Amino acid sequence: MTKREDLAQRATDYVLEHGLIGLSLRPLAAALGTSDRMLIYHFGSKDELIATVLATSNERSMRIVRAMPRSASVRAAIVELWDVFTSTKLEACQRMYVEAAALGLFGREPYVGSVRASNQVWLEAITEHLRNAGASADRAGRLAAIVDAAINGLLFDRPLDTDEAEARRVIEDLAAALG
Amino acid sequence: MTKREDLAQRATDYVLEHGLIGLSLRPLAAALGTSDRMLIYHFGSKDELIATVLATSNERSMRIVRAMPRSASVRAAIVELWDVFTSTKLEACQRMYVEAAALGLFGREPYVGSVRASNQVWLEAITEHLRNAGASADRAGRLAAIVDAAINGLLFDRPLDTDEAEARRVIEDLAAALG
DNA sequence: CTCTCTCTGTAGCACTCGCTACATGTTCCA
DNA sequence: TGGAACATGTAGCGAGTGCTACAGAGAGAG
Repeated sequence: MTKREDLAQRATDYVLEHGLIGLSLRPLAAALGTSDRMLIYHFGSKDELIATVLATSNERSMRIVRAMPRSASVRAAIVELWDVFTSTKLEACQRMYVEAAALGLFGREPYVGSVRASNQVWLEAITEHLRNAGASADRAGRLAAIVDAAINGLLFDRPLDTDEAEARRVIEDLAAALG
Repeated sequence: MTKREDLAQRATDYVLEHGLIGLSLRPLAAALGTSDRMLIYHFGSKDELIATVLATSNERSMRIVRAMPRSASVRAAIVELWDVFTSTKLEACQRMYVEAAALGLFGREPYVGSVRASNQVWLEAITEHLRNAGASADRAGRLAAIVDAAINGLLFDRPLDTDEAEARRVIEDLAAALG
């Protein structure tokens, strides 16, 4: 593993823990046992570093989603997708995705590009999982759009809500209506 | 109208246009024809100014949602909520809400408090609108949670998606499944 | 007229930011 | 053994941050 790849992995860990908005090179570098000087040297600029971190986080997410076992029904698939997205590992990635999307709201790169790429890959992964659960190709695509939106919306407010169980109930309601 | 209220209204306009993340007092003050010095004088601190701006934006949103005419059915109500949320005025408020939520992801005030307050008021407004469209009290609450999540999720990715019509199709699908 | 209270402009503090210039290792190949 | 290429530490630049100290302007009250 090159030095750059190693730094990218560990930088991703750091950002997942400390957040993307307001990320600063010096504290990041200190946590990684190096200097801002070296981060710029290896990545060229802060923006390239961030693009790398976002891509790394997305790869991790996708690996987990693709490793999900098949669900017995569409209804079960939706709830199980929720459970995976709210698992400890994916939750942090989702949180960072929210930050990236917010940073990209006004068109700023590298956020817009990264988020767009993530969107597409996620939607495909969800579609695939629903197809594996028995949905037809057309239906899987339409359902995936709804499920993706609902999960995103719920995850979005999750860190602020007091009642964590309620979100799951909402997803169960949705799964019942769609399944 | 006090000077402070006037500044709050115009500051809200500015933030809605230019974004919340990375907001800086000096450019804001210049656009308002005053100085950072005076903003601190009137609001006490940047955080209090932001809290005021978020509250102002939320009031505007709520005024619009509460002014919606009754919908003929639950199915129509869901689609009409979407149309209002994607109208020009509300879209900017939603965008700012996304930024505030992202800034609050790690517990920072005043974002967490403001977003929590917004959440609650919105959910009530959506519930009310669904009740007015004929849903029973219990059902309206459950539907509102789903609709709120789906709308939030879709709005979230909206600035990045190329196909604007697709989001509406997703909402129509959802409305058909729930209505 | 003077005193007080609200408001505002000027200047600046102490700090952080991404990034760079320059010099110095360190390594590996010819 | 020499030289090129890669790697790293030190110091600092120029710009921007929220916020403050200080002085003064203006108005209303006695």
